[in-house]
Amino acid sequence: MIQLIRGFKDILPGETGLWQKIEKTAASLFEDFGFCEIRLPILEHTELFSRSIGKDTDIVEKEMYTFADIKGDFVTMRPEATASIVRAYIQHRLYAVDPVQKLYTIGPMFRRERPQKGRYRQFYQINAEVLGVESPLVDAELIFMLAELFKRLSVSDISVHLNSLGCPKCRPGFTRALQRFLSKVTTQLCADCQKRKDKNPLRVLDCKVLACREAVADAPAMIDHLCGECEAHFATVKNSLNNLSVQFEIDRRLVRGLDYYTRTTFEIQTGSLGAQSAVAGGGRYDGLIESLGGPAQPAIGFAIGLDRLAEIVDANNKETAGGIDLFIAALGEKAKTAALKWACDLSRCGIKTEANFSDKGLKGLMKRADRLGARHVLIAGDKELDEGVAVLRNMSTKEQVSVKVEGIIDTLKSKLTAS
RNA sequence: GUGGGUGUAGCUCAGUUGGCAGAGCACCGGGUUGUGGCCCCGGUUGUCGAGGGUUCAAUCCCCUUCACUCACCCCA
Repeated sequence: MIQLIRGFKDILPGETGLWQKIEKTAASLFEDFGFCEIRLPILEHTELFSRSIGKDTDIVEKEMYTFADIKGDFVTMRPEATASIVRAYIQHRLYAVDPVQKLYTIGPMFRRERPQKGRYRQFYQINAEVLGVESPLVDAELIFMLAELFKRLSVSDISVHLNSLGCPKCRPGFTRALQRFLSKVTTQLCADCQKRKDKNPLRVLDCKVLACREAVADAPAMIDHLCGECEAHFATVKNSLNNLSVQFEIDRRLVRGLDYYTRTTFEIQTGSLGAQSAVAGGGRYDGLIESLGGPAQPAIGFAIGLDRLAEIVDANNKETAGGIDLFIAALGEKAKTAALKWACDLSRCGIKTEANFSDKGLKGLMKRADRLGARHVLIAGDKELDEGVAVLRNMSTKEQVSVKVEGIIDTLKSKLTAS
């Protein structure tokens, strides 16, 4: 049997309702905050990601689905959405109409990691980005909107973690100070961190190996080395969040795995997903647009892990709707022909109708109606049709009434929408 | 990429110190000749994840492999 590819998954009929609910909730909330949807391709030139995410990151180094297409051009299935959004902003000169663009997008991303709980090779993200606004007030607004989404989905078991990563002015100085510190404790670090120390020292702060955590317990933190402007920016973010009553905690160790982030960085974490605690993450990337050849415009955004969100929303609310309005139990060939017409007419009018086209007996049909959660069953046998009627049964009260075939659609419409 | 756990019916799982493969649920049929759920009775379903080895005999032991899963790692 041909099975699906490792790390990929089907979202089955029983789950799609939940996904639709989350997507609709997010889309309508974001639109209320002034965001517009943008839809982007899944395949991009490989260079877009190596230049934006960073050549030395794990994503670019070993997780991308990259291949040469038939003409030999290197293309990559997007591992994240921000790079494409920025590319579209630049390519279509969206900034020329209005430098401020608030965009959101929902779709699949691809990373070739080892699958695990809450981690798939094709996974889904909801992204929201504000391009062209430098003010820290927009940072607060974005985080507020994100927190509000979780509230609307009745997810309460989460916390907002906040940090600032500085800017090109203050980060180099901090990086040097950090490297000086790390070279003093090198021997205590794990093998990975010994490499990171030179390549990407900030990442050492995020290491979960106990020995490393102890070794860097007294390491300098970026937020203590912010320049005046970054310091002021971060202070305003914190104050604004307080004014908006958004609970958050400062996480001096929080860093991002993508190189383009600057200043405000945040993550929504949950305890209910095992090791994959991040349900959403994001931050500022003030230099990215310019470095990809666009105007010098700042930006901030976040991504929500839709698969992970679906798991916690599922755990939080169990209610299941469903059921149909009418099941037509047709017995005999003439009845089935009539049932087809009725079912189409009623479905077209928004009445959830399912007709029977099989040769089952009435008992079997009643069972099926019950399983489908039908609120009414229309019993139509050739016997009834010869008399010009059909029998409408209310499945919860067991009441049965005779309905004339003539004008049956209107009769059913009024009976079924009334009750 | 590394390590642990698990693969037996559609689902959840028993099981055999190596000897015809099991239960519950689900499904189908009957009790009720044309009326669902509850109840009673009966029935169907398996390459025992795949490949190889040991053996008279392997679902069980050994090797390999694949998948799932959890963790490392990374991130959403």
